Amino acid sequence: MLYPKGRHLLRPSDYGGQASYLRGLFVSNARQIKGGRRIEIVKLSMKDLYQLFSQSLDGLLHTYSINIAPPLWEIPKDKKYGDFSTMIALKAAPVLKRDPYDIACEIKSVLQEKLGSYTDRIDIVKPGFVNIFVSKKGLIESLNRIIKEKDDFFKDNRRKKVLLEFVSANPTGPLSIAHGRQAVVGDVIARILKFFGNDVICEYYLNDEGTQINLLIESVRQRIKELKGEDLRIPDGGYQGEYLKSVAREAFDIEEDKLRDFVVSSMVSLIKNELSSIGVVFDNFFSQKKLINEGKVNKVIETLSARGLIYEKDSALWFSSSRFGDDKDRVLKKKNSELTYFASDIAYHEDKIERGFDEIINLWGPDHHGYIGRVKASIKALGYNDNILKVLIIQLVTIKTKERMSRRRGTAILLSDLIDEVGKDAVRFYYILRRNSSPLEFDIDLAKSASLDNPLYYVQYAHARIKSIFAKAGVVDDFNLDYSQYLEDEEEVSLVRDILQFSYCLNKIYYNLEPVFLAEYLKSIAAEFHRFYERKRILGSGDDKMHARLNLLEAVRVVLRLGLSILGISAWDKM
RNA sequence: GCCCCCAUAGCUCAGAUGGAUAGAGCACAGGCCUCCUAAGCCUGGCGGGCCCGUUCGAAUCGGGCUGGGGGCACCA
Repeated sequence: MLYPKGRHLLRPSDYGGQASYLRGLFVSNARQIKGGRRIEIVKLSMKDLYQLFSQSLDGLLHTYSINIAPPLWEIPKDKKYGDFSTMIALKAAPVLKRDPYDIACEIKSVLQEKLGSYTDRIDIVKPGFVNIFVSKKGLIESLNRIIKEKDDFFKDNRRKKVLLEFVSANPTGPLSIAHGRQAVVGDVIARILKFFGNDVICEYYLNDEGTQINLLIESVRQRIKELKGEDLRIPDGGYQGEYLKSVAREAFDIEEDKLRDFVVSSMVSLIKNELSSIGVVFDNFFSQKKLINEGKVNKVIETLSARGLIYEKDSALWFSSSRFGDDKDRVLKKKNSELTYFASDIAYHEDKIERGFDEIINLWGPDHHGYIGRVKASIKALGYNDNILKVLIIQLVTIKTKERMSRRRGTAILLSDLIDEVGKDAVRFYYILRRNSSPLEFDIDLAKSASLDNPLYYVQYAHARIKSIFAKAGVVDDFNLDYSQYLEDEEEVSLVRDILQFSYCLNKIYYNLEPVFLAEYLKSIAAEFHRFYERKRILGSGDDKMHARLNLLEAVRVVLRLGLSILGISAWDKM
């Protein structure tokens, strides 16, 4: 059934693909992956258009690939293409073997009838574009709802249970700048998922067992010996970092059998502190050691064995992962009878699934790229659908700076250095300035500069300017919602369009899990506001006009503040 | 050798499932404060590595080439 009953006409689950639903003003898009067809509806206004398409174009939606897209992000100045534009006729034409122009005419007449006073006019252009011009009434209705409902206007109640695992760096020392990126991206994704009414658990997988930890402990032991005046002999591949000196001092009197736990927990609290200094907090630290001690790893090997998927070769235990799409089989238990990291990862993912999540999302570094196949293979081998797991690869981070930090030769730049250098907000903002899949070059000088080049300040400045106008106008939060003088100028209408696009933007992030879009959006709405500010006076523009414009700015402010808060960045009242 | 990613303006990057005139910022040149924060605004652009193909229509899809990056462990 393509159109389920109830308030929402389209939901993601109805398509087996991605779909989005925006309440209130506009937009939904849906993709039907099956059969290689996709359906997308991006719609304006008041749910009606939705209904409209689902009813009158039901046959088309079922049968053909349809694409109705708003050119909102590229509205030409002359508004030639309207507020929304649909290519449904173009898409349907080849399949129907009919002239797209004729189809467009039919669509137009249906739209006109159904949308009534919400549109000014509907144009048909060239091959078969249908362009819709929203009326002032339609825009004002939405604007007033935003002012009244604020954040709630954009919220949704999607009710999925999601497990988000990210960072998961070995607890052997301070976090790197790459971990920082994962932390911020993961945190922003968590915030957006929560904003849309999902139940999100942020989890950190703690490798508190194994080779690396052994090396860490040995390194600390050596530091303790150093304190006792003995020779320092850090083992091969051990940890040289100075931070272990202070750990060693604290661990000086700890008994040998408690040393391990002490060191690990002090590393974990080091990491927690670093994370919280950029506003990232995890709900859960999942211990690998505990997983092993509870026998879950051995149990999962037995399960696989019972399915005939385990065999012995060269005195090691192998998992036939290649039967489930992996490139080759993998070792679970080494010759020396140690379990591999992969073995516990299988158990970990089984545990995640058994905890009953609808979706499991992992953020991994690019070095784990080849790892996706085998983990998915193990999920399939255990009899689950591997679609439950989504893996996002977050690319590496490099540092660009003129000199300042390059003085610290010999030591890598750490997340904590970055935070010290540019501050929490700038770190967060700059980390999400690139797509997850693109390597990020962190420009420290730019992030630090309190100047016009800095896009973060540009956005925050817009918010501060609005607040400052309110302060001067003496307005608190008491907006009269009935303003006949709304939207008389081009600049005002243009601003409203940008505001309404926010819904679209949030959904785009939600389905793509790409926080970049939010930064891009905030920059563009800030630009639109600054332009407005320069061209139109607010205070002293006449009583009615002034109040109308204050309302408009309040809507902008709501969006800016909300956008920044989803990024975990403060919105200043003054700058 | 196999696999993945990338190639857009002088520089850093946007361009969501192919669409209607490819956008910003930086840099560079010039302009705008008796007036809500000039941390701002306005004006200035001969740009998709190369070659084929699919399509009414390609930066976007397919094939080939060139040039970068990453991954291919009984490591974690």
